[in-house]
Amino acid sequence: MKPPRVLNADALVLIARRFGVLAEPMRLRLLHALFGGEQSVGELVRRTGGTQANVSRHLQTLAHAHLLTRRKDGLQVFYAIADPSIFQLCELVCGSLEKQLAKQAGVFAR
Amino acid sequence: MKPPRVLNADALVLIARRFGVLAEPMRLRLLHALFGGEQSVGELVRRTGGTQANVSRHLQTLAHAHLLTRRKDGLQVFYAIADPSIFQLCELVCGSLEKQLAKQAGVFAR
DNA sequence: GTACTATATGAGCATATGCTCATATAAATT
DNA sequence: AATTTATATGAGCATATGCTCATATAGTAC
Repeated sequence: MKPPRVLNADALVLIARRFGVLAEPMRLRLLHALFGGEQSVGELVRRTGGTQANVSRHLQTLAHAHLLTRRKDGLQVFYAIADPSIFQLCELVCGSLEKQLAKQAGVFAR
Repeated sequence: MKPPRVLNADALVLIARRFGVLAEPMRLRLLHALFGGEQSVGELVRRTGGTQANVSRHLQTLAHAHLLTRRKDGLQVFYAIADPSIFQLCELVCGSLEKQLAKQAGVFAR
């Protein structure tokens, strides 16, 4: 259907970086926690069980990659998902992994 | 539409690993080179301009993640894309990055 | 068996990444 | 202004990752 994309070296570096941002469990945890909507850093610390410093760093990483937006209100900072393609991305990868694991499980099934 | 997935810690680690596999330009290069179909290691070395050792290692990483299949024929080994969700994944990320860059470019547009 | 070809892998180095502790900054409260 | 609260950040350590060189392995041809 669609013509396959032609990707130059620079594009591949950008794409790799984007995947790299998503390649940390804690960052996925944070994204997951934000699926329901905007949250403050403090709330995210509580939900994820991470340290304040670590959560703050990972949130910055996500924000710098433009995956999250940052909004300051008084003492608190609120982060929210900026790029809705994250949801589809998660669906796609989860689905693929599920299939893969199901297939592997099938090896032992009979 | 769809109920949001609930993800436990183990699932997040698996998902993060999958993203990690995709987080290297050379591996994306290899996947991209395989978009047209099965290729031998030697051909991939030529196409990507990488060293034989490095290409071989990255192909293994991709194969261990079940993103590529491996087929040996005589002296040569042929790799091919095993998981077609890779195509959609690439589309999704490329699309998202394009939008993002277009928006950033727009800052200077007028 | 010997020589040759294609691919894989061990070892070592360099760099990147994540985590923690302590401290800095910024805003609100008194 | 001093204190308290919420978030960010510098420094340092530990681990992971990628790359290269040299060598191992496996298959083919002679």
